[in-house]
Amino acid sequence: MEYTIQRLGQLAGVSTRTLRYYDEIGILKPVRTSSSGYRIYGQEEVDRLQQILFYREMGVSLEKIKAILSSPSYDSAKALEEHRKQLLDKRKQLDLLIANVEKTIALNEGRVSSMTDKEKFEGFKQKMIEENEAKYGAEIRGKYGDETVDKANMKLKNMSEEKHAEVTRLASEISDILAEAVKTGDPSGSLAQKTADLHRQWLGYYWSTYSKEAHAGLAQMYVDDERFKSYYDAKEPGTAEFLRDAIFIYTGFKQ
Amino acid sequence: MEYTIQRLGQLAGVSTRTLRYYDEIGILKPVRTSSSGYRIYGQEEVDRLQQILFYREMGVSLEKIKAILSSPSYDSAKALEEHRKQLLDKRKQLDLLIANVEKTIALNEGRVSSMTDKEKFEGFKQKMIEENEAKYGAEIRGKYGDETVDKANMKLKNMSEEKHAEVTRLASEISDILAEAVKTGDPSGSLAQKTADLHRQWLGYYWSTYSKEAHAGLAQMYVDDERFKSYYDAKEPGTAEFLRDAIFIYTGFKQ
DNA sequence: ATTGACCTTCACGCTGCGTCAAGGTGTAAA
DNA sequence: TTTACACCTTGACGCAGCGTGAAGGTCAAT
Repeated sequence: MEYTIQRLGQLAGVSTRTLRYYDEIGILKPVRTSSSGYRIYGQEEVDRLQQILFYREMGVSLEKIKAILSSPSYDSAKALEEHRKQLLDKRKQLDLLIANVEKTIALNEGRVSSMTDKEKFEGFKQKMIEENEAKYGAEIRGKYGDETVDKANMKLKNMSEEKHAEVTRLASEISDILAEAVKTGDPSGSLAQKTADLHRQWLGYYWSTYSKEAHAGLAQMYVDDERFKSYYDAKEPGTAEFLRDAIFIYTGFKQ
Repeated sequence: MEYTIQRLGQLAGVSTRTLRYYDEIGILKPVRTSSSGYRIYGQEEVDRLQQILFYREMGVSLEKIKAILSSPSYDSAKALEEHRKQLLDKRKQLDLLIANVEKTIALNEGRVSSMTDKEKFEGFKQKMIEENEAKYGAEIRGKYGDETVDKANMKLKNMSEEKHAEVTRLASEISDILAEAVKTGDPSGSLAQKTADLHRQWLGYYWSTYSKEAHAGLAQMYVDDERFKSYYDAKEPGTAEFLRDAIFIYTGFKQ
C-alpha cells in the first residue's frame, strides 16, 4: 500500500507539516517522489513512522530517535519490550495522578480531612520515567531491560516476604473496623468510610494500578460471589452488602 | 507552610526556571517577596500550582490555564471532576497503545499473522482528548460531565441485572475446571491455563481495565489472605497456590 | 476549462521553558 | 572575620517541534 502525505498523516494522526518536517530532518523520508514531486510513502515508512511515534510518545527527542533507529545495533524486538515497560510505567504514574485528583475531590467534599502538600503533587513528577529515558541509549537497553523485569517480579516476591505482616495487619484492621461499622448501620458514616479507605490501602498492596471502577467492581463482587459473601457475612449477615455500599459511596458510585 | 522557590519546585517536581516563568507571565505569583527580593510562596500558591499542573498535564496552554483559573465562573470542584474524566480517558488511550505494542510484539514473534496499517497506529491519535480539551470552556463542562458519569454508573447497574447469571455461571465453571486441574498437579498444563483464562474473563466483568499485574496480584492475594485461601483450599488443600501459580504462568509472572 | 482538493518550497512565529552570565544574600564553619 | 557554598535575583539568548501563512504547481471530475 502506498500513501500520499495526507493519507499517511490521517492514518497515523499527525499533520502533513509534521511529515514534511520529518523528511526535512531526515528522520522519515518518502520511499520515492512522484513525477511531479509528490511524496510517496510505502510499507517500510509506515512501520518506521510507527516506531518513531512510540519513541515520541515516551518523550524521546527526534534527534535521539533518529540516532536510535539508524544505529546498526538497533534491535526492534528489544525496543518494543522497552516501549511496553515504559508505557506500563507511564500508566502507573497516571494512576497516581488519578488517585491524586480523587483524593483532592474527596478533600473538597470533606470526605477526607487532610492532604499533605507532598500528596498534592503525587503523580506529577516524572523523574523515574525521565531517568529511564536517559538510559534509552541503545547499548544499555538490553541490560537495563532485564533489570526492570526483575524489579517488577521482585515486587510480588518482596511483598510476600517483607510486607506480608503489614498486609495481614491491615486486613485484620479492616475486619475489626468493619464489624464496628456494621453496627452503626450507616455505610456513609465515618467508620464505614474509614473501612473503605483502609480497604483501598490494602488493595494497594495487590494492585499496581488502582481505579475507582475496579474498587467498586470488587465491592460488587463481594456481594455477587458466594464465597466472598459467605466470608463477610459469617459474623453478621448483610456485612458484604454493607461493605459494598460503603465502597460505592467512597468511590462515588451510586447505585 | 512557606516555601522558597527551590523548595516549592522540589515539592512539585518543576524547575525554578519554570516557577520564575510562571511568575513572569502572571499565572502564579509568590504571595510576597522577602526583604532581599526572594520569592516566598504560601499555601494558596501551593494549591494553585497543583491546579495549574493538572491542566498542564492535560495539554492545556498556560495562557488558557490563566484564563480559566482567573475566570469568575471558575468552579474548582467541577474542574476536578473534569480532570478525573480526562485522566481516565488518557488511561484508556494508554491501554490502547499498550495493546498496540503487545500486538506488534506478537506480530514480530509470529504469534499473530497480520496487523493492518490502521491497527499499527491505534492509541496514538488523541483526537478525542483534544476534542475534550476544546470543550474545556466552563459552560459545557457540567453537562458533559454528568453524561459520562451516568455511563460509568450504568456499567455496574447493567451488570448486576443482566449479566449476573453469566458471571455466576463462569464462576462455577472456574470452580469445576480448577478442581480438575488441581488433580493434574501441573499449573502450566492446559486445564490450569484454561482456568486462568476463564478467571481472566470473569475478572472482565468486574474490572473495566485489565492488567496482567493486577491479575497476578489478585492471584497472590488468594494465597496471602486467609479468607480467600480457606475458600479455595476447602475442597483440596493447595488449591489457592495452584491457582496462583497457574495465573502467574498465564500472565507471564515468574516467581 | 474551471473548480476544488491536493501537493510543493520558503519562511516567519510561537510556546515553554533550558541554560549561561553576572551578580547579590544567608549562614555556618574555620 | 572571611571564606566557602548553597541559595537567590534579573536579563538574555537559544532551541525543539511544529503551526501557519504565502505563492504557486497538479490532478480528477465536472
